[in-house]
Amino acid sequence: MLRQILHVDMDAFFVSVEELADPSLKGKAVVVGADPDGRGVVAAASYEARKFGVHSAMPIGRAKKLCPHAIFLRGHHAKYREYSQKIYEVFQEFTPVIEMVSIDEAYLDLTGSERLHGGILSAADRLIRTVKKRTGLNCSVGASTSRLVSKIASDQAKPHGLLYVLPGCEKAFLAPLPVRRMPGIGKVTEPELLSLGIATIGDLQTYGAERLKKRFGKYGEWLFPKSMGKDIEAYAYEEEPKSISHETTFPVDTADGEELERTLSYISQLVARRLREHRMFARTVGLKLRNHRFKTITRDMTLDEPTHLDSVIFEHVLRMFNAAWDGQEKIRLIGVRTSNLENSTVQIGLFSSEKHEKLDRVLRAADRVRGRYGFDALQLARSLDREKK
DNA sequence: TCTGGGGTCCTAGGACCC
DNA sequence: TCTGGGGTCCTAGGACCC
Repeated sequence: MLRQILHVDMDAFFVSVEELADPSLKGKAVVVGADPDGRGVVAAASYEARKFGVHSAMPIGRAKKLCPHAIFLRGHHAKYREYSQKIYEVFQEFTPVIEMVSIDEAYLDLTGSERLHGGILSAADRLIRTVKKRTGLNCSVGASTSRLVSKIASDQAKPHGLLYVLPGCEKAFLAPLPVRRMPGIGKVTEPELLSLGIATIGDLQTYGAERLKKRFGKYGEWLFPKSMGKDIEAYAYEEEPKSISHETTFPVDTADGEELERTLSYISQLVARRLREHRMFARTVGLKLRNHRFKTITRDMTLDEPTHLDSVIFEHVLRMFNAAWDGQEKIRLIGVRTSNLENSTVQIGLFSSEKHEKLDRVLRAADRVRGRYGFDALQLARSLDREKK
């Protein structure tokens, strides 16, 4: 049976939500993102702002130069999540097979729902109208037999459009598009392909599976069927995370050892708490540093015993930090990553010592306090780390 | 222009084991 | 004395996505 896949993508999502709260923003250049005088990036730009070349992920300072008259907003993420939930509820009226890929984007599998919806095209049309009616927001939809083709189609349909690629027409639909439109081809691979004379997805199709594989290995093997519009990627079930991390960029680069250590301690606590929320333990703990020249290094350490304890994570991360940092270099970003995660059910009762078990209870109590009063309501004293040793 | 933060997946070399 | 091949795990770095 042919699959029937919709890809739904909200139009300028963050900006549109802001416009609902303040209709005077409509039709204006609006940029949601970091402080325009700081060192962040653009999260979303209105279509008016895009006319000036502003786009998401662009350094915010550059956006301000390109479009100085734009209205810069920091945004309201809790509100975006609320709207995302509303949209999800609309999707549920169409199919139970929904994969939210991000806050404003989803795949819906309507395979076999012909009788229910009277065809994918009318279902997609009704979906767009329902989302608009319930939330006031516009979305664009791509419809086809594959996730990849639907994704590219929704992109082509923007804004507020619907594009249906007929079964059998996938290859021809993709052929004229530049390779950069293909998800998975980024700013590094694009020039590499261009140097081979591959500019469009059609060029990828004619270049052939063999040569792509020879040149790009496993990636090439993946690329070819994609270029033909034949992706058979299945619905991705909610899975447990494979890593949990947190990182922060300082407002100004710093070589202040105490500040760096304090930040590391704080981030370790955030990460550890999220591990506990997921009821997971990490076997590998990592450090990330980025210096003032934007050079990034990472360090990893695998523990004998998985952990979700603030102190254990901090202790190892600090050790790696002291080995990696010369005490001079100005640091731009610092981060903590945990990976090699294991489910806590495996771990219950496996604490190596009573001390750990006691610490675990203390931390769970701390998490409850934080749940009520916010994370910063409670900072674990560094002395706790020292006592443990 | 001066580059966030949260992720996933892949590669490649070295250690170690059989 | 010099040298296999396969497999797994660990670490570092990088491309890419939203």
